[in-house]
Amino acid sequence: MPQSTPDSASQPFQIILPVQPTRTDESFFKGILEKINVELRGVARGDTNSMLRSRSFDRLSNFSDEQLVEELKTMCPITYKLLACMLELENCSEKKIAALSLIYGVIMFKRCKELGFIQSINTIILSDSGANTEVYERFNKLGICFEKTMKYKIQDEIGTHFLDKVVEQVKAGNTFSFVLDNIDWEVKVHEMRSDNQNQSVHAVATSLVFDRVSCSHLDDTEPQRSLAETDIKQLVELNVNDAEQQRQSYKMIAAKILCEQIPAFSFLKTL
DNA sequence: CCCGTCTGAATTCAAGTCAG
DNA sequence: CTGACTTGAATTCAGACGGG
Repeated sequence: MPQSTPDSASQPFQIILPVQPTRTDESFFKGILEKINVELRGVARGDTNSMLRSRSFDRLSNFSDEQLVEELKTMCPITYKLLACMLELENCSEKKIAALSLIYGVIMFKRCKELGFIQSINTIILSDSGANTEVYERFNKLGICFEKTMKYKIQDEIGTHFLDKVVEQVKAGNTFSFVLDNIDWEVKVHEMRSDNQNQSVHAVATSLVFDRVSCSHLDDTEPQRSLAETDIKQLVELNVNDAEQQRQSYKMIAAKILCEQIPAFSFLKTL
């Protein structure tokens, strides 16, 4: 039993070691800590291509905890062994790999702010779930996510990625439609002054939809005939098989609606 | 190896807006 | 009037780098 010191009452969380460490143990432990420090500093260096440094869309969308733990294992073998031992990783489960990945991410983020990959992912998860400012603040203090203001920056970066995709598609010769959807409204002030006027506000959502089937060869100079006079069957050139297949599809849709909307038919659902 | 400076990114702060 | 939110500017931080 370790002897209690006079001020032990003021240290409620005093660590009680079963065996008092010898001077050799301490110097050995100091050596391990120094090695861990060197390993982690190595990851933080700019020329080390750590996964944690990147925040590209591809990295974010293809992220896996296994890959990150593999990086830890390769770049920081001693740190990995220590953390794996603490987590009892030999009983390897998916949840433990994810936990180790998070721990590694938090440690590196606290050492170097540029290594915020895990925090980017968590910030987006919080954004998707509609977390409020307080949630961001509390998790940010734990090193789990960024401050809330960063979510806009990350979303902008993700948006830029889609612009790159558009450039790729256009270069490949694909055509697209530019879709605009707008909403207009008036914002009226309580007291109108020269510097406080009513506002007419217009918000527009935009998107590009690429054509799966090219229609650039079709004539679009003028309508070929009016819709009222058009024979749809002749236009789409339905053969007997197509017409029969279409009839079957309509029957299935009608049956589904009947089962859903009329309770008396619900017993037919399982048929 | 130490120290000062640079750099890039995150965080904090302050001002303004808005809804309840 | 208050609290939550947004936004841009200022500040902070830690590693990189170069000179002595």
